[in-house]
Amino acid sequence: MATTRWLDEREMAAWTAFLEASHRVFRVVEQQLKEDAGLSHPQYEILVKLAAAGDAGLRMTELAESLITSKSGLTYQIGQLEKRGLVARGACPTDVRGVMATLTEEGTRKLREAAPGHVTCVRETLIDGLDRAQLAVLAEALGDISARLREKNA
Amino acid sequence: MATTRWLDEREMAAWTAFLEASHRVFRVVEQQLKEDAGLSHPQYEILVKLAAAGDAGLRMTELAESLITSKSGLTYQIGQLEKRGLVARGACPTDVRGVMATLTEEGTRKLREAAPGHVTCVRETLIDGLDRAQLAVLAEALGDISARLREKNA
DNA sequence: CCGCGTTTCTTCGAATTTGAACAACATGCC
DNA sequence: GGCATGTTGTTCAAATTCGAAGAAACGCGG
Repeated sequence: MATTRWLDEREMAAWTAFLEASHRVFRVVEQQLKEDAGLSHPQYEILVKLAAAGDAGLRMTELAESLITSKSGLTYQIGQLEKRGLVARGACPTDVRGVMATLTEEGTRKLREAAPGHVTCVRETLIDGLDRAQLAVLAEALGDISARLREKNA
Repeated sequence: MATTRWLDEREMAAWTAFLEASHRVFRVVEQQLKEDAGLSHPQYEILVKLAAAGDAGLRMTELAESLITSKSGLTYQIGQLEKRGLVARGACPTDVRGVMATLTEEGTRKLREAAPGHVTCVRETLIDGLDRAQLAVLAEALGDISARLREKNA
């Protein structure tokens, strides 16, 4: 293998900033959700995705991919949310093996209850600390990175 | 509480991009390290921090804060790395309670062995997908965010 | 020099995550 | 139709994470 192209100062700064910001932001968000709504961030994200999916809900595999988590991990979390009555499992119309996860009434209520605090936290932690230009670059740059990885592992 | 300031399209795009990119990048990096070096990303980061700290090593608490992880979590990981001979625990000269974690010879070797693959992965996954300007903005914006959170939770 | 509030690290139990193995089913191709 | 191959969701064991609780030691104010 050719000699490694190490990161120069600029690149290293970007990587470590990305690393640290991710860790810190997620930690804060996790904390806020747990305290104010009794939800973990993964659980909150499940509710959001299901809410966006409407009454039909989403198949387990779709949901897992969309959340960038393992299928077994999702099975576990859906189980937890189902126990709490926030999510329901249903049959898939087009595939007997399929499982449709849907938001219950109470799940919808829970999400509505949790959303304001979460959004405020995201604002305070990340969004409001950036100006318009930074926000735009962040969205585009990281959006591209995401899209690339999404396709690569498709 | 006042009405929630929801995220507009631009802000939402930035947040979701940040979310997705973080998840995906970390997943890829984790995978690469595990396969090529038998290390988890947290473990690799420990080795890096200890290497940077030199022969004196670092105290557990310092290391934990620097890694943005819990003290108990660090105790566990240091235990794992110690078992494998990559890290050693030593007494702290200025505080009997203190524990200094240091890199062993073999830990240094392991890090040198793992670094090229890791850096290449970081490049392919994130750095090389960004241009100079994006890199600069990312470093500055996320650096500021990190610094703010670092002080807030000091 | 002593006591009391802090700090340091570890231990413990509970919750979560992952990949591998599995059983049931779908799909394409002959 | 019938088979080979790929998917789907779950279960399982193992690894990891966290916070609370605890034992020991620090250090400051009296």
